Amino acid sequence: MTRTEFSVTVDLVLLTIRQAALQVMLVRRGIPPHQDRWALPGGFVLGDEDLGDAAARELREETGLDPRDGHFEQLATYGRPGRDPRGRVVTVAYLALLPDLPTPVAGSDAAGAAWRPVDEVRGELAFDHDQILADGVERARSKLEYTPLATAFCPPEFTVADLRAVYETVWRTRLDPRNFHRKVTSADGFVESAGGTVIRDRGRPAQLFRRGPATTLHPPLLREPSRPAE
Amino acid sequence: MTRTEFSVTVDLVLLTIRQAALQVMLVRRGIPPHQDRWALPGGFVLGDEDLGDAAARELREETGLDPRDGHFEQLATYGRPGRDPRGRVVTVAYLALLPDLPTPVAGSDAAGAAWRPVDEVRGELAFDHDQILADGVERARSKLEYTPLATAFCPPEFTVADLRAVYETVWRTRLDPRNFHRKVTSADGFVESAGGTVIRDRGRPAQLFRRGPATTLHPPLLREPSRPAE
DNA sequence: TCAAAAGTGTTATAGATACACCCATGT
DNA sequence: ACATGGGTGTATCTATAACACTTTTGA
Repeated sequence: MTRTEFSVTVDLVLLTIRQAALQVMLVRRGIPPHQDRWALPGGFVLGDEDLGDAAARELREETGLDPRDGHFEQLATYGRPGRDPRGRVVTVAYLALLPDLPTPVAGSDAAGAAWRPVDEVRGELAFDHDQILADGVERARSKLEYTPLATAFCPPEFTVADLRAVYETVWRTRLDPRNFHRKVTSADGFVESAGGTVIRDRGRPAQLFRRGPATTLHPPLLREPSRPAE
Repeated sequence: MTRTEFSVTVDLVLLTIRQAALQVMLVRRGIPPHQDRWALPGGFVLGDEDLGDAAARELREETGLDPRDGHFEQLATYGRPGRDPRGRVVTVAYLALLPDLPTPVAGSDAAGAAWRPVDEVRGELAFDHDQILADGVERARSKLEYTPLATAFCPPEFTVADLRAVYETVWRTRLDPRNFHRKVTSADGFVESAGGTVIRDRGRPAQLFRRGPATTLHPPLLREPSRPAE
């Protein structure tokens, strides 16, 4: 029985919404392989570390954030021979959905870290990171349908319009503000009132909400609406 | 930067429905660690093998089946330090949903391979395989809601009642045969007529169907029904 | 006063639920 | 004849889509 030795890394798909666009955190690689190309942040798993702990450590190093500031889950694992020229490297990708940070990227050890719109980096990434990013974006898109994770993109207190902007940005659609409002506020445990109101630009003040205790949405919010009969 | 060396394995959660129960393929371990305990089938990833290829190879070795005979997908990756006493072993788990094989397990190299009801093996498995199995079962349960994968548990031609039995077994519920029939036959691309009919036990002959081209179900079939007002 | 965003009300339609009822077979 | 499972029809209810309309602010 052949027991090949592998290196194991974690790579992070960190998604946020900035400037009305879905953006991903990338780092510019300072060393070969793929020197000077953009890549997902990541690193080797240490000797006594669980995979999720290694990913959480990388998240902290890159952004100063804790996994529980947003949403954090394992995405998938990639191990094609040849995906890394240094040898046999398997990477476990994690997906995080994060609020747009008011604080600058504090403890980042990667000077070249930057948020980039996901639509602008397609095809540009090192290793197989284009595929990993695409998988992460698709996971995020579909999770918005069945879970209240859209709130992970929002700060602790947010308006219904903020939440709608998340859906519209991630799904690249327009949603009816009036029906969306009703749906969100009536779905059990999706959001709960935070009490205050806020005026964003013009118009009537909007109520503030916090994320509710629900972990799944019943009924779901579907991307492809049940269209009228053809 | 510490670059710990890992071994990488694939483990398979092979699910099928036999004797009206959701069953999982297990092997009795012939060697330490965990000698004589039941475990998920699996093995080491070879030097020039992709992860999915390694899992497909194990599937073939255990059951003689090809991944496309049912449904096959990556489940999750487990790498807790200490999960394997032999050292640092990361395992990439794959989930397969398979029809009940009329053929005996042909080329199996594990003499102790057997189908076991998932409800009877909880807490009995080696390594962290109880967790992996639980994750696989939950993935299967939720995928039945939004995808037509229930057909993966069925032979190439099946009746609506066969398909309903899949849902009832996996979800541990009863579904109304009449409403289920309508739903399945009207959902676009879920099943298509295979032309023939078959008499199972008593009663009117049932039409035969094949799996249709759909990859997602719109609208979904939900486990938790929208209940009447309380 | 007006534009703009927040939020409510209303109607029409699709989907789900419950269940009465008919169909086609074996015994 | 009748038991059994297959399958259709239909009333009731819930959820969604579309959109008219009111509320509350800034300019």
